[in-house]
Amino acid sequence: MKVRTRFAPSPTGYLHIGSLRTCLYNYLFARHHEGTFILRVEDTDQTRFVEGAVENLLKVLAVFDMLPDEGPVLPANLQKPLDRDLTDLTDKGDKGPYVQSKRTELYQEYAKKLIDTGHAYYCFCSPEDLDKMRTEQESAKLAPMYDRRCLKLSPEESQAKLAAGGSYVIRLKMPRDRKIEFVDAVRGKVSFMGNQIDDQVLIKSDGLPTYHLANVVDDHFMDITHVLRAEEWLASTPKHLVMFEAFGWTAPEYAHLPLILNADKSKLSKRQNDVSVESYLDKGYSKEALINFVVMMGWHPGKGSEQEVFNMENLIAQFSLEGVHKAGAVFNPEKLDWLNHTWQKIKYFQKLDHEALKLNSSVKIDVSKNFDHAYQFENNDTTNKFQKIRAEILAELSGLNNHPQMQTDSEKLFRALLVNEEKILQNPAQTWELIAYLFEDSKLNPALLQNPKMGVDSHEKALESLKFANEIVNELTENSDLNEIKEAFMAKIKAAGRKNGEILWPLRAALTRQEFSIGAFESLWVLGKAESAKRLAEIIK
RNA sequence: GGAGAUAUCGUCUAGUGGUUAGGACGACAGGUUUUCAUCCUGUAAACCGGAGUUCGAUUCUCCGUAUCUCUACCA
Repeated sequence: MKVRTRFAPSPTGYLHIGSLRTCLYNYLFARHHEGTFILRVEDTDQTRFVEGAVENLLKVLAVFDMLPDEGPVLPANLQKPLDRDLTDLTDKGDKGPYVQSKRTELYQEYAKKLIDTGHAYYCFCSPEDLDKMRTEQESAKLAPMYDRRCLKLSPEESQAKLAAGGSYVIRLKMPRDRKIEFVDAVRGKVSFMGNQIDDQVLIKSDGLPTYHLANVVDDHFMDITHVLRAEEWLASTPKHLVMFEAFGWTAPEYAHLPLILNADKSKLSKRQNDVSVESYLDKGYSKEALINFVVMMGWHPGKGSEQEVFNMENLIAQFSLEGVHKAGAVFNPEKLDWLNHTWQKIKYFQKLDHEALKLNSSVKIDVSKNFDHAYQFENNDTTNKFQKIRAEILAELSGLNNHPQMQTDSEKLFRALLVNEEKILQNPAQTWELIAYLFEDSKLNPALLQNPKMGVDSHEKALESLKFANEIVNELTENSDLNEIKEAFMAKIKAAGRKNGEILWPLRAALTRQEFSIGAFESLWVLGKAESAKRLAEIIK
């Protein structure tokens, strides 16, 4: 049988990190088995409808390249948010509609069938009645459960109440005399006593179904073969199974996924963590890092594998339900940061490899185990061309393509980008903040010039060092490259019998005016001779 | 209260009836360096407890314990 999985979120605004993982596992499982991945929108709760949520969901899935094979499709040129009735949504696939609010009659019809066969019943209790019942049960230390008072109604009584037009719900009549057992693909055999499970509401008083009914009916009519969903659904699976049985349908295989947890091991929540996928995307986390991060919380390829970095292709090839864990996983932001950095490097060096090879097919590329690549060209000219390309890629990555600085002095910007490469790759979204001090005047805190560890323990000594440095700067040209600058300084410092730090520390501070920054040579190179001399002169006077 | 699930370094996890219980993140220390970072090297860090089965249990069974989830006309 062909595998069919579904991701069935309710459109309540943003995409939750946990939902992203559920979606991913369903997607991977379907792809691995060359099956079909379906998206179903579970919007049966009118009160929770959020404008724009469906559009947003589809957009985010597109970002992650996980658009469904079957499911709702956005109109080609959507101008305004979709209306509540979602009539503008079209369907891809022949088992639709894939939005539950458009399938109301179907659920009504099948709820009635359950009543006709004695598996469900009308209930006319008001919310107040139920509240009262529950508080009484709780104070009597009893498990809160519907007491079935409406089940005692005769068919005639029920019909009379219906005819009177009062509001009602339809409840599932759980079999109380037996065990409900099933085999969960990740947990093995699980069983529940029927008498522990409440008579779940199937149709609400507004005529719409609850999750439980809609879920069963849709999974059946959409021919879902495998349901991969979060562990929180485990306890309601017997309700679903009872319905499948009552309808005479074959239930899908269930796999209940471990929860993603807060640091205190409770279910991941927005009170304790940022849980919105969109917000991580906005903060500059890449889709590759997010996927890689989320997949590892709850799944491992097994076989003693020590692989940590996975792309979609690897995952599709390796994913299996046997590798899914039973226990929950604490959300660890540091690992996400590491993965983001790693993926940033991978993608960056992939681009560089491509460009390097284009420039010179015999370029020597050294790959280190931490994903860095080093390039060696045969001549300086090619190296310089390559550096330019490298800087352009960094600018693009940082979103600085259209920055004003690009117009006024792109060469300087490029130099600044090149010397900050490692840090940019950690968080490209913050590149400008990182390098702004090279383009804007800032006031120097004189204390910064001193550093006793470097032998600079007074302002006078610092000034003396700066004068020494200034003379070397004067001998540079505007075109001196990083190496020439470095060599000039090293030679003079050595010749004068001075220590590196004694000169370079005050120089760096004077040029950058920052506590932490790029080095003195890099600063000189980026700023250029004129700007450097000017910054020095301001201090030496 | 009831039901169910789960349990290996701080975290994500590998693994096994006999192993120096492996890797990654993080932490720490040292090295490189003109600062932060990077980079390199190294260190610390775990089988929830108790019985049973067994020559031998972290691994299998049972019982505890702890934690989590569910217990809505939400999903």
